[in-house]
Amino acid sequence: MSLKVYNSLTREKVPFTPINAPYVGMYVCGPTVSGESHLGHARPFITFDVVFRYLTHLGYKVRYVRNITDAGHFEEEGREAEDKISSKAVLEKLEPMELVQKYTNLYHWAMDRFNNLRPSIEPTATGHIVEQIEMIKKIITDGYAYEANGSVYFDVEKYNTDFSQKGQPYGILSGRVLEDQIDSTRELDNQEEKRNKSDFALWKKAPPEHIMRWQSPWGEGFPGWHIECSAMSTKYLGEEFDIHGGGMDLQFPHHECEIAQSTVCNHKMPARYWLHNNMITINGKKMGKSYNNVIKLSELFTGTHPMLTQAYHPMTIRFFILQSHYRGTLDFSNEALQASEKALKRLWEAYQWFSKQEALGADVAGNADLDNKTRQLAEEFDVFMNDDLNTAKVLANMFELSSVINSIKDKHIPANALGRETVAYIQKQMHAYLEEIFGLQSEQAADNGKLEGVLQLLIDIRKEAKGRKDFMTSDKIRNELATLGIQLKDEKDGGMSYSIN
RNA sequence: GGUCCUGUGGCCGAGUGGCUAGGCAGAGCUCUGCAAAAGCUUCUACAGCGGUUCGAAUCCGCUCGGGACCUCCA
Repeated sequence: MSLKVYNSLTREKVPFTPINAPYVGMYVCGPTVSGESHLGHARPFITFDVVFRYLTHLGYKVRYVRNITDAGHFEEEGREAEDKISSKAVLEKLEPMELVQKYTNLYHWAMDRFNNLRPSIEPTATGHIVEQIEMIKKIITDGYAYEANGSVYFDVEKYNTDFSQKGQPYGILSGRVLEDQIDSTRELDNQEEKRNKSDFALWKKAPPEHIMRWQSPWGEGFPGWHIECSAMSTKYLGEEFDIHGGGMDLQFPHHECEIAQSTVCNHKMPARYWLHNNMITINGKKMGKSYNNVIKLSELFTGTHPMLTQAYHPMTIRFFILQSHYRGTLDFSNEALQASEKALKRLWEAYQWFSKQEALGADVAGNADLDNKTRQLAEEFDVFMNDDLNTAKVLANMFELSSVINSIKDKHIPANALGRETVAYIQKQMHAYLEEIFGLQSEQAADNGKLEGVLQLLIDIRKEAKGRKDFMTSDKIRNELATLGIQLKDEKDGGMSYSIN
């Protein structure tokens, strides 16, 4: 049984075989730090965090590279081609690097709250100007790029002609045919500099007002839209690496251009497996800047958005994303998040109780059918994950296990129904998947232990009051705590537990 | 216009041709001093029309609807 992934390049599910096992190189397109991250951005970072964690779980030694685009890819709207970062810096009267730092910090903060592991390397575009210039020089030397007016463009036409013969036409990833693209009627800035409309910039001459600029053989300017990923992936993962990930909307043109650039320089396709996550939608429409329908992560965490009726914990959002398969669209709504919040709470409480049970299970399972069934549910975690990372199905199985766990807890199912080995196995699997692979964690992780002590004291007092049938006191404790957002629950066996909203 | 994806019950979402996905919400019951939680039971489905097949949500065709990319975009 081995991992299969859907490779966008071949459009089929294929077994994952690293070039040089046990080492795996994975590159994922990171954020442009010219603004705050929104929910849509969270999807790829959580998706590939789980990929990273799962590969690690399988025993691979993964180098996970995720870049930070801080060099300001320009917008070509209207007549002015501007550096997004520099233009905004003027508005906010900040140094460009100050702005970049601010949004990088915010991004890191959000990633930490999501419990995303830090990548092995997180290179910045501004830190790799030299590498990008070297790569551009190489592409020019090989005849696949030309200088025009201080800018450098990639000759897509020539590339397509030459590499089509090698079975690698331009558009191989996104299934586009270059000839069909030429009709594009869009007016682009400096279009006349290009030999063909489909050519893309490797280096852009910086206009005088442009703040972020670097010296190059072609004058002062800044790198083009796609070259940073080619330069940095080559530098840290080599000419050919295992996995390249990112959102589906990057497939064209970004990843297509990366392939062209890298293939010219390194004479081989950069990545073997291309994984693309689908979009998060709102009312069926993609969440994105262009649609003006974004919900920023800070708004989600605080509930300060007109669409939201409450704040949502980062783990709720993580869970929400994992409840769907990464290649399908995921429709967002306040209602859907509320459902996820409740579901996660239920699952987590069952998990936490179950993982503390050390004496559970009999030498011989009292209920062989149930024992088999539950063991199978836990075994299937691996099967589902190996089938193109189907986190949704794993979670579905976990809910089925939760029913059994809760029944044992409430003594609707006898404690000896399952065998000791089965219990231990399910405990192990649930721990591995929930915490290590899915990266979920207790929402009360920040609790320093004092609260625990205080609550235990209140619980003891309440128990005593109940023993005296002093329900005035016992209800007061429960009700007052409830108004503070702490919920007490009486257990079957006279015990009490609490949960914090 | 070109390329591609998609249409599952009130909502979100899995679904490899034959087996109840799952979650949330709704209804009933059990438990409880009362709650809450939990458990059990239960109601809502596969856009429409044809076709292939012993059998289709799943394959094929058409119709209708939705979406993505083609331009910065996760």
